[in-house]
Parts: sequence; C-alpha cells; structure tokens
Amino acid sequence: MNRFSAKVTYGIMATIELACHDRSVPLQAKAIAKRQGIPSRFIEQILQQLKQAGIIRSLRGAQGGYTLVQDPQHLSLAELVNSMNGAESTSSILNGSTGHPVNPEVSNTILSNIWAQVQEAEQSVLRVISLQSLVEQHQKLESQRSVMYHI
Amino acid sequence: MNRFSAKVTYGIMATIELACHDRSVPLQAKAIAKRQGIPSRFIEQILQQLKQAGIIRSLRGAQGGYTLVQDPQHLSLAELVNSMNGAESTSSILNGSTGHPVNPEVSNTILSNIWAQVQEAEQSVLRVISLQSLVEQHQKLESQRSVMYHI
DNA sequence: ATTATTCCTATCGATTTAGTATGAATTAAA
DNA sequence: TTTAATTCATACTAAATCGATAGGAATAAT
Repeated sequence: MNRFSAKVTYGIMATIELACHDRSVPLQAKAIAKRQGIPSRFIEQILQQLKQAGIIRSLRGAQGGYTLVQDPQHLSLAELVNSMNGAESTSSILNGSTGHPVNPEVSNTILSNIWAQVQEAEQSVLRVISLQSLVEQHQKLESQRSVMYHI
Repeated sequence: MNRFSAKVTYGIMATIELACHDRSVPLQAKAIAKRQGIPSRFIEQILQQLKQAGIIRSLRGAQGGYTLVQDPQHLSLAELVNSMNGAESTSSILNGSTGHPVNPEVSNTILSNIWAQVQEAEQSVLRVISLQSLVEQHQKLESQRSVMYHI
C-alpha cells in the first residue's frame, strides 16, 4: 500500500504532469487538479511549497501557471519528497535540554541516532529515483491500461 | 530528533528496562513507568501489545509483572518496532480496485512500489540492531552522565 | 476594465495519537 | 480465606496532525 501522505502523493503526481507538459508554456493548477482528480484548492497549496523549494516556478495572472525548473533527469524523488515534508534538517543537534540530562534524554539520544540512520536509508532509496524514471513508469503503465481496454 | 512515536519509544525503553533486570523475577509495569517517567496506565497498554507479539510474557496477580521471552542478543529492533506498529503486512496486493483502473491507480501502483522499497530499507537498518546493543549504549551513556555530575 | 490566475491566510472536519478512567480477573501472601 | 497487588479488557477524552475548503488580495494577459 502507498503510505506516502496525500500531500506528498499529490505533489509527485503534479510534478509528473509538469514533466509531461511542454516546458515553455505554463500549466495551471486547475488543469493539474482536473487531470489527476485532486482538489484544485489543495494542489495550489502544495504547488506553493514546491515553489518555495525551488523545484517549480510560477507565473501569475491570466495564462499563468507552473513550470519545472530542472530537467526531469536531474530531479530526484528525495528532493521532491523532502520539499513537501518540511525539509527536516539533517543536523544532529542532540541537546535541547534545559539543564539536567536525566534518564529520558539518554533514551532520546540513542533513538534519535537510530532515527537518523533510518532516515538516511530512506533517503538513499529516494535519491536514486529520478522524476524522469517516474514519468517513464507512468507512461508504460498508462499504455498498458489503454491496450487492456481497447477491445 | 527522535521521530519514533511515543508508543514505540516507550515500548523500546520498557524492553531496555526488562533487559537490564533479573530475568527470573518479573518487573511490574508501575516500576518501569516510574523509572522511565512514562504514564503507568499507558505503558500497560503497550506492554499488552508486546505480549501479544510474543516479545514479553506476563505473570498476573501480586508479585506479577513482565519478563523478556528472548535473550536481548536475539531480539532485533525490527521485531520490536513492528510489533508496536501493528505489524503491517509486507504483502504486495496491488489491487483493491473496484473496476476501472483509472489514472489514480497508475500513480498508486508506482508509489506503492517505491514505498515498499523505502520500508525494506528501514527494516534493513532495524534488523541489525539488537536489544543487547541498545542496552550497551544505554549503560555507556548513563555512566558518562554519572561521571559528569559526580563533582 | 475584465478576466484568469497565483498567492496568502484562516478555518473546518476527520483521523490519529497520546493519555486517562473504570473496573474485572487473577494470584501471591497474610 | 481474606486482602492486596497486579495484569487485562474496554471505553473514553484531549490534543495534534492531516486533508480539504474558503475568502479574498495581488498580479498580469487580453
């Protein structure tokens, strides 16, 4: 099962749409929402985040919309996912303690270290998946689907 | 930062306590709660889950309590964490679809596949960490702490 | 001007998480 | 055999997070 959050899932779907679209002409939030069946007001918010992260750029006003900044080859799923998860700092500041480092802090130190390892493992999976490869998988599956129902 | 849920965190802390305790005599939920600063009624619930998963066993009545089933060497963090996360089935049933495999299903197929890879990466980190190693880290940090404040 | 669009911020309902409450069942010990 | 200590079962509640909606200001093409 896909346990990425709706936000992340929608954001990925939106960038796939952008990657499939002519990059010289902006694509509107509404168009993305319609094609992917996402609430358009919701995808707007997500696109904002992607913009803040420098993954897409926007043009306001009539005929405005969004375009990808980078080539799909050079955009990794890691960048994409991180930009929507609040881009958690990898910094290992292991002490927000208010004074006495009591028992709970000890467990916390151990567990935050392990958590960092888990995060790194996840990142290493996501880093090697490019938006381009997602687009290819997407198109492959879409074409299979169209064949299946062409009877 | 430690982003394991409170439940998982507390469960791990509890098993560390059990691992440090004489295995022939049961340790009470209340005692664990007190030493670790966890609400005792909450840790009881978590201990139930650990019991259902076969990680600990319990003795009811006065002088009852909980003991580890396995040697700390042979219990991995993966088993521990999974037992508290509802032991999500790794089964890759990729079709709960109600009929027409429309657009959203395509994205879902791709993303659930990636999600599975992420999960596997996480598991591979957790599998190689034993409860024993957690206990050792814990004791090491505790002793450092006691030195620092022994002035 | 008008219209189409992004952008900003607030709110809302549902779900999940964290924790509390009540009390029954069980068992050691007095 | 009573009593006290403990697990076990279940339900409830409060707070946080998630998914989505809402209203309107800013911007720009026509």
